[in-house]
Amino acid sequence: MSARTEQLLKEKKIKITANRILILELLLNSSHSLSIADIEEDLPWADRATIFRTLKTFEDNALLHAIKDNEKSVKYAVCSDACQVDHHKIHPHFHCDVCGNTFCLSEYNFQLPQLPDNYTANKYSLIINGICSNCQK
Amino acid sequence: MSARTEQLLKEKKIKITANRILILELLLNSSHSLSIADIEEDLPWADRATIFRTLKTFEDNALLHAIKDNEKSVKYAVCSDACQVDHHKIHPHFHCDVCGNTFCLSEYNFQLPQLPDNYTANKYSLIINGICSNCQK
DNA sequence: CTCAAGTTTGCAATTAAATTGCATCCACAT
DNA sequence: ATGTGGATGCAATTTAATTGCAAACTTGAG
Ligand SMILES: [Mn+2]
Ligand SMILES: [Mn+2]
Ligand SMILES: [Zn+2]
Ligand SMILES: [Zn+2]
Repeated sequence: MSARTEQLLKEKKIKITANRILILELLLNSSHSLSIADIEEDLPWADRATIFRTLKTFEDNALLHAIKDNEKSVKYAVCSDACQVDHHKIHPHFHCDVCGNTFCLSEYNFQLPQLPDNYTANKYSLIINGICSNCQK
Repeated sequence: MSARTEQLLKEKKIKITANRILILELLLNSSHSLSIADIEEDLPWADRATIFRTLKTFEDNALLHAIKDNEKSVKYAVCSDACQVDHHKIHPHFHCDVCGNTFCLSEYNFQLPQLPDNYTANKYSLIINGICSNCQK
């Protein structure tokens, strides 16, 4: 297990198990967010329910966040530090219509819009569809 | 059938049927977006599959748009004219965490963020969670 | 080191929404 | 008025998410 993985789990007091190590490292090493099915594919011996509950545990402990990018299934990405700061406020993510990958634009800030009168905002979720740099012709 | 309903359907060359009239009027008269289940509840004699295909037809003809507000089911709202202009670009919607309703903020404009190099945007979907004016204490 | 207590896991089953096949029915252009 | 392509109802299927439960783990106290 990498030092980073161990640190993240201990920091959040999450019990260290084989499943959690491998799922977390998979997410840490991925350039884009992953669905439960993606993880199942990469860890064929792992059980779907276990992956589901592992991700839920990570999410509950703010180790990652769930991204609903308008595709069929939910994707997950590890929170970068920058992302974690406003973990429950701003979530800009980019979905590439060519490769189908979803990227977390955690560094990326956008101007918060002014809401109509008497509306209070708790959280913003922004999904941008388009073409990523890898797929640019 | 209201004049507005008739006009919308004829304009888009959608065959006029009892189902379509009632579903469209339901959406037109609703202050917030509706799920298939919501429509089923309001039109108990209507078939789920028919509602589904009716909404799909409306969506294909840009009469309404689908909203994925991070709840379990997709919601639908009729496009206002203002909304239609940028129908495929900007979709700000507000989900109230108290009443659970989702509102189309079609008039509402926000500053488009600058994307990282080599990223091209086709569409923005913004979901804002919070408390709506009706639910404000 | 050993063990108990509480967690996590695997497997199977269930939920819930979206989606489809197909035979029949209907809107509407001619 | 009528024929035809599209719309509908009903039942079945798909697919992802979610849960129940007993067995297998992790960890810290002794
Ligand atoms: Mn993020
Ligand atoms: Mn809209
Ligand atoms: Zn791409
Ligand atoms: Zn409300």
